Amino acid sequence: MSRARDASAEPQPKPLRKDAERNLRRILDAAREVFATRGLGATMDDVAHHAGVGVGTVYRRFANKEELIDALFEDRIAALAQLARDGLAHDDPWLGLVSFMERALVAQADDRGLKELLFDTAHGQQRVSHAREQMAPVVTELFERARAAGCLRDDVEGPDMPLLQLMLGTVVDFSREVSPQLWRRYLTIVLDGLRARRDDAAPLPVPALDEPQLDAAMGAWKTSLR
Amino acid sequence: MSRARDASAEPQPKPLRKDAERNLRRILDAAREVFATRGLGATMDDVAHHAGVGVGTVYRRFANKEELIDALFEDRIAALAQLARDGLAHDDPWLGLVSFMERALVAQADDRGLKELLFDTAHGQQRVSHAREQMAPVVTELFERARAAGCLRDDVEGPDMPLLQLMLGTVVDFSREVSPQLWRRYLTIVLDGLRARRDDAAPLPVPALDEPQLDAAMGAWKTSLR
DNA sequence: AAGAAGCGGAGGAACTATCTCGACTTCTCA
DNA sequence: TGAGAAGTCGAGATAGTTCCTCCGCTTCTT
Repeated sequence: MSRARDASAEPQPKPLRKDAERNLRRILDAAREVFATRGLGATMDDVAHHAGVGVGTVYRRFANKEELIDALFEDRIAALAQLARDGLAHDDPWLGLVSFMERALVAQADDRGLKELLFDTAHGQQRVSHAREQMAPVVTELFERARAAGCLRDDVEGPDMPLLQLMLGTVVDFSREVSPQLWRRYLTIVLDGLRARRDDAAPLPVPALDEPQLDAAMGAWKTSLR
Repeated sequence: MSRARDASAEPQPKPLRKDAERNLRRILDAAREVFATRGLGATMDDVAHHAGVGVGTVYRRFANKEELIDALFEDRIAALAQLARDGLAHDDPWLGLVSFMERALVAQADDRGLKELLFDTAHGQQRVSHAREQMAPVVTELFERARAAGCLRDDVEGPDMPLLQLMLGTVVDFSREVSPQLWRRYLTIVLDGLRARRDDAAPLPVPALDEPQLDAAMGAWKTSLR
């Protein structure tokens, strides 16, 4: 959205020099990886070092950190809206809802930066809220379909979805280092709570943390905060 | 635990001067309020200013921020363990469990600092983990009782409790400014998910956020992070 | 081989928060 | 009442961050 030349810019004003092209690719790859694993708090120096270039080189392509983040996450955020539409394409309304929630959480689990972008709001609000606007009616429809099929409790609404994702996303972050699939356990519980009714509960899909794991997760959690 | 004279020290080595006594009380009151509303990230200058004293005065009583926090939250944390025991005292095993979870969340809702102390681990780990050790067997017993009564699904375990509190605590924080009781909505969902089985779901106790509230909450959330 | 484009990375600039220090004020007690 | 102990204040020393700039040097293109 400004003077940085995007990797996929249409009306390229000038082709990059060969070495610059290669470095740009390295920077984007490194940034993707660094933001995914360490979150958006990762510094520009981290990204540059990881890419094997100097910070100055990063700033030659991206005027500031925002711009880099924007370039990286534009498509990822759009992909989330697509997940919701995919859910609607499911024949089974309940499974459509479940698969959306699950895949959205997988996306958060795979990419700490994405999770922060969605909920921390310090970065890229407009892109996110744009995606949210797109998603809202689709999510409402997902809920309506499931309710009409008698699967979903009466009073769950579209705006519950962000809160449910936030809750479960917290588990994703908390247990990332110790039991990366733990969120599935709590997703199962929450989904059972969203159902209209049910008989005996199916077994939970992932074991609970044991005490040492809990301690370890508490430790890792702390450091990840700032 | 060091050179600060605690407000409730038994073997008082020397009585405080009248004005110092009054200032100490002001400091403790101010700190309680500031940490409760703004979280542990509040600065010592915030506390001092709120108490109407200089920072130096705060540092005369408490060698550092940790010590002040420790002095403030010792009893609060102990009170949480008591909540769990209270739950066991309930005749109805299910209601005992519910009341513990609910009251622990009320405590988090009333005091941002307490919530951060419990889960952020940057401060006062030993006190917290001490309380956790005390609580663990009681929580396990709460679960066992409820399961034996046929209320609770089979495979929920003691170490699930911290994660459930963390999930719901996130909702507490997120919606604090906009709908302070919203967590009760998601607690209801989670509790229904924890049940062994159920028929039609009871109506949810608090309305979902509407779009403007959601936006407002996202905004407040962001600023509260750093 | 000239000149344009690009590169590196030390360090400037701007925060932010904790904690210190020493000149000044207030209290206590004989 | 007045001497000296205790307490107060808050500017600023200190330390830790991170973003971003700048310019001498290198590499590419033509």
